[in-house]
Amino acid sequence: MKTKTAVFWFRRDLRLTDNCGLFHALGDAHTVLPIFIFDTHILDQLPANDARVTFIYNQLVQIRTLLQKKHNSSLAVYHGDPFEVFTQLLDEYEISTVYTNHDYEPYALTRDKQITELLASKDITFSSYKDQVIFEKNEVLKDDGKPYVVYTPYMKRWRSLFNYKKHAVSFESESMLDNLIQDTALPFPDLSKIGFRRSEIEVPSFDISTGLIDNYKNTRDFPGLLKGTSHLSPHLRFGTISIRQMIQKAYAGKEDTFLKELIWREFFMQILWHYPHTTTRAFKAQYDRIDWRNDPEEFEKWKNGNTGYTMVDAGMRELNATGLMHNRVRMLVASFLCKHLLIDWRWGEAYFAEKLLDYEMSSNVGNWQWAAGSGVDAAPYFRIFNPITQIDKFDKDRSYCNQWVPEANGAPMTLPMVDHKMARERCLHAYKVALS
DNA sequence: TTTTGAGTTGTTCGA
DNA sequence: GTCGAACAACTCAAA
Repeated sequence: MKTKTAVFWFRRDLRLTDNCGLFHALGDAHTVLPIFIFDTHILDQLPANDARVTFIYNQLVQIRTLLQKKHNSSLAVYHGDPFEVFTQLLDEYEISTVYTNHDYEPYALTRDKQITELLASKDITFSSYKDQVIFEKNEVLKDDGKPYVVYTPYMKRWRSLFNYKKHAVSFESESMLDNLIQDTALPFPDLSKIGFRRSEIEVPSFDISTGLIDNYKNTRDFPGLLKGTSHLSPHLRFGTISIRQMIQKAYAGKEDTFLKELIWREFFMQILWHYPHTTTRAFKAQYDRIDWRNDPEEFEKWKNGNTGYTMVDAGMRELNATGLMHNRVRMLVASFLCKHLLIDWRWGEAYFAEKLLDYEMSSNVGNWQWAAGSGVDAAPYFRIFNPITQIDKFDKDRSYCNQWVPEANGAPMTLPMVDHKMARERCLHAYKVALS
């Protein structure tokens, strides 16, 4: 006889505490089967040593170990097309309801629609919850009901709507985990079975101590500082921490710069929701008229950190070595690619998507369009970062440059691939032509 | 409908 | 070295 159970589907919410969908599943159902699916539609696009797959895998191992030790349960992990996995699950179990948390990216929306229809054909409900943001989709709108496309008024409205008690509520599920299915031997393929091997790149742990938040405004712009930023982004990406708890901490701080960064994340998420075409097209349509040079050899130099501009190269080498790049330097390398080299922001966006541990479609697309000048609330086209003076402003002691480009010996340039003044004027011209 | 104020992160030039 | 203006008007949000 089939086992009767509800299902909780982990996706980008890889934690057992303060997990909204999991909390509801455990509260509603007597038996819950927790599952994760390594989705071949996503995995087949990735290299065999992708650091994000390694991170997810490690996190799943941790969750399984805890469930086995403390709750006489486990985690079922599958590898395949989610539609086929669910078809198989429907054979094996008598499923009452499938619980999960919302995922707003275009592919996820299509996938979830398919699964919803499959389940509906068996009279099974797909119950999805808001978990990865405080405000989603249409929750922060202008008085006329339309979405904000300028950050500052969005942020003000966000803050006016935020209710500490209501939105920073904790979904306490730990004590309810005994409602998980009593089976310690659920399927759990090893990494090689799903076609991957361990990456040497690891996700760093995060720090949002009071000191970090209180000093964030003064420390966040200096990539050479060991503890100037939080390293929160990969954890927010995969849900290994809860946004509600992070917002609580941000509100407890003396200074709101950190909170504002978390609001930027939600700003770009609602932009992607309302304007999904911006993944491939400029938000400001006239910017798609720019005659990009798109030189493949120059693109290679940029990717490999061989532009001859020390800070640009430091950033790209940091990305290639660690899967992360300091935010200040992300702006610089993005400006350099789009403006100095006149290479399409989509190329840069794609490379970041391949490399970044914290890759988030909404933030990546939003910030690349910001750098290119084509996005919502973007940098004006004539704002072209100077890759030399950025060092004097933000890496005066050269600690960052020296770490990644030691052969420069602190010099702002080695063998620059392009002359700054010439590139700047070339860019201004190309943008003026496109926008006239 | 009209008006008004404001808009993430910079650079260059000339006094 | 320091400072203000120019860069380019334009769009958005709110009253």
